[in-house]
Amino acid sequence: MDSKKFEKISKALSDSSRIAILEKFKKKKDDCLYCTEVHDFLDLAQPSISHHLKQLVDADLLIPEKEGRNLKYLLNQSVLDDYIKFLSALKS
Amino acid sequence: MDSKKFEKISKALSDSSRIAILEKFKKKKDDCLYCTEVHDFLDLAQPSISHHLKQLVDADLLIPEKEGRNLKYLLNQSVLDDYIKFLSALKS
DNA sequence: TAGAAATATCGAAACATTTGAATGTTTGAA
DNA sequence: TTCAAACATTCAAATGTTTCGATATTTCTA
Repeated sequence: MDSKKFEKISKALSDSSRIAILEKFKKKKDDCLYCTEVHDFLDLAQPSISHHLKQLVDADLLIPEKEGRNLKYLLNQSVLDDYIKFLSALKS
Repeated sequence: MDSKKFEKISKALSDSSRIAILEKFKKKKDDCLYCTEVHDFLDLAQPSISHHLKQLVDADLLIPEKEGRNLKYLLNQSVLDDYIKFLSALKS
């Protein structure tokens, strides 16, 4: 991961609504989240939620999957790992 | 680390100048960086550099230490570790 | 195929961040 | 004790982000 990518992911992680979305994955047995579910816990208008999910997808933190009219998201574990590796390298 | 703290650190990490500052620590034998050194590799006016360093200190990523007229910074390894722990917890 | 549900896009308002010129403060050196 | 060096603060311009109403698109269902 280069520093430009790291910057983009950091930006995606620097908003409370987007952090709340990512944290939802922890609380779920299955590791997928539906767009509709996000409306249930985020008190934001639909275009705002769409915007935040797009930021996370553009940063490769979420992988979108169409299911008819619905959108399902998977957490991209490997990008998280790469991001953590970049951080660890800062320490050495 | 709570999510508010995580958000603040992510914001501090989401700027190319600040990432460049943090990356400088890697390239140094000793693990401290002087404010003056930052002027040498960042093409920014002095107040901008002061602003970026303040962001990193406010996020607890850097620990400032006065040395006469100069300012020395240490990388806060334990905050980086806590930040990484928060990220790892997202994966589970 | 008409209508409704789920999501995306556009455009504008509100707000936050970045940047640097001007200026202030602190401290070491002459 | 003056002067210069190092850093901080203030303020304003430029730019970027967040938010939502309005509207468009896609797809399911009756």
